[in-house]
Amino acid sequence: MANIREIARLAGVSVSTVSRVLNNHPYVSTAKKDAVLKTIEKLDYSRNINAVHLSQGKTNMVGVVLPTINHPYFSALLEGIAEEAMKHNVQLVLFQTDYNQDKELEALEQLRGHLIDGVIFCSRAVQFDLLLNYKGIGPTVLCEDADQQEFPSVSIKHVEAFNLGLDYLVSKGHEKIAICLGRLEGTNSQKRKAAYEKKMKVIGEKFRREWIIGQCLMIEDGKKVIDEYLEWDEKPTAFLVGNDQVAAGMIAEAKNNELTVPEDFAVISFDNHPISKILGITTIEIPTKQLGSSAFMAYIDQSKDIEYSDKIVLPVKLWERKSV
Amino acid sequence: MANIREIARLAGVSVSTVSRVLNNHPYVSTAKKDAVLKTIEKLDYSRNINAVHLSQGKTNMVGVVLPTINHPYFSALLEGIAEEAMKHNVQLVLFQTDYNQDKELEALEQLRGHLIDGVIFCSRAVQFDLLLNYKGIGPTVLCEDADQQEFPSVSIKHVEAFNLGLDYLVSKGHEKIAICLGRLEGTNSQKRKAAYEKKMKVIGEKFRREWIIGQCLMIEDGKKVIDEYLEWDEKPTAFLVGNDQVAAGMIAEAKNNELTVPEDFAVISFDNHPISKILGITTIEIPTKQLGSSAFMAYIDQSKDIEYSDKIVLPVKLWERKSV
DNA sequence: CCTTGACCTGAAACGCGTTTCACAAATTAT
DNA sequence: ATAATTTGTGAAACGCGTTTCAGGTCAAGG
Repeated sequence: MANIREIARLAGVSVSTVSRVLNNHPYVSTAKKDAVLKTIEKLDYSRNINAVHLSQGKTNMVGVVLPTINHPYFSALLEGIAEEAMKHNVQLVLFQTDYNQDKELEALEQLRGHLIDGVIFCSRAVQFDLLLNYKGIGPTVLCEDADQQEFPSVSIKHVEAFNLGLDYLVSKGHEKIAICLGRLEGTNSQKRKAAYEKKMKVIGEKFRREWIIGQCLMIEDGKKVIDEYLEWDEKPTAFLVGNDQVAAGMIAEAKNNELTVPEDFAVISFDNHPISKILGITTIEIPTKQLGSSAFMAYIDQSKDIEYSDKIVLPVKLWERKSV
Repeated sequence: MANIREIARLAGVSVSTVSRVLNNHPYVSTAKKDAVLKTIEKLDYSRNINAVHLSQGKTNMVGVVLPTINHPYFSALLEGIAEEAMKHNVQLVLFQTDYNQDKELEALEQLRGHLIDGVIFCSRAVQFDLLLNYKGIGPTVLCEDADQQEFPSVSIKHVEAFNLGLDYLVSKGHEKIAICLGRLEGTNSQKRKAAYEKKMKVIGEKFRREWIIGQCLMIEDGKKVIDEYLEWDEKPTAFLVGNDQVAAGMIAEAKNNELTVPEDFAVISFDNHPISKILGITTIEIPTKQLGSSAFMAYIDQSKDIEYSDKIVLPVKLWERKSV
């Protein structure tokens, strides 16, 4: 395929002039500009983007690290990022990691290698110290309720939101409360667990470790929760559930077992994704898509000023429906 | 940042040798290899991937074109692609187009520009002729029930699947059938419409244009369907719905209007995504994730042999549940 | 002792667009 | 009319890793 030098030769100009035409620089006479354009047309020329990237030292691409795409939370987050990226003419490179730490670091390595200009972590399993090694290479944004000031972060206040849910259940007369979390190893889950334990103490209720169910991520996991529930001798009267999907699965599975919500037990979850609305699930809204667009904006801000490191907190909102 | 020449200088070898070490070529003495490795370590060197891309003329990245990420169908498809891509060490670049034709073509332009080695279209709005202009530039895979042989394609047999749904409803005694489709302009919808019209004729039922409802994509659209249904003087006894999400929305909204499924009307949809299972929706399974992985495999096949252009058809399966 | 092939190494060319610098020509300002 | 800009253009350097080619060494085979 033709390159810029050939265009220059055929159009009878220098490569610099061709480059200027390509980039709409001023200071090119219309005569030469036309000649170049005509030649480009004739040879069906198209710029080699890799050469541009190499030359400019940047690619206008950012990496997005997420465990899985096929989950409403992450696909909403990703969509928020993608919409904002599009506005800024930035391309997204996906790193679906399934929480594999090496794959998470892979994104950072690609940042070092100039494949991408920055990285947005939608979630991560890798230790924070390891991230720190890559600080300063390029803008890095974390979608998490961060304790650190090294990287800009975007999230809701997880503990606060969790307490909101707990308090709501308590206000409705529930004291025997079980919780369903995602990855128990995750920092969020740790915080939520602590908040739960504390709250139980405050209301003078026994803290039952068995009432913390982990690995609740998808609709299907709701069945697992009900199975466990059925086994318990002592039953909770309410569940605080990490996300709408699981809550939906629980409610459906409850019905299969002739249990009704909220009569047999109440359910409140997080997200306020469409499914919670149609099933009448009381939920705490997490502005997932905005989280994504804010994350991208934080990336932009940091790319303008590498010192930038804000902690962006978006508000949550309780939607009272019929599951409590 | 250091480059390969500096490493070579400090290690006292040639750049070729450094390159060989970097690429694990044989024929490098251990002494020199160690020296290079040590120097790389010392300078904290990391390869400039853009230079590699430029030099190799390829990037090991493929573009994925889809209208929206935040929809179970597309995120499942994308996940299938992503998993397979990971196995092949290929990175994905996202093109979320919202069915904007220019953005779809943008992906092809990036292919021309060597940003990506190939393109997978999860869905498209752009005319086929326009795609044809880009044929031969690089592997291009279409996820659609294609009539053409120019590009490899991956899909289910849409008309057949649609007829399966129609026949099932008929076999259950339904004749007054309405259908809910996605983008009416899409080729799939056109085919389905034709199949619907034909089937109505076969069973001697009047073809009612009003009973074809378009723009049914998300859960929320289910409400719209029910609103229309309530307006109709003559009511259908069954709906064939383009995807589970809409069916779920319909069933929920039906309940809000004191209608019960399948008593007031039956519903059968497509996808067999988790939501259909928990809501007991009779559905025709589309192996969405496999569609994605097959699409990626077709990309790989075509990248090995540019002449490759198979039409891959995956089977569908009817899941009888309680909505018919 | 000679041939052959495996092993090792470096110089140079290649992929290709951008940008800086120097300089000339045409305007505008003084 | 002269100085100061603005406009227009090209040569050359730059970003950087890969690959080809030619040449050399050394051990095994005949």
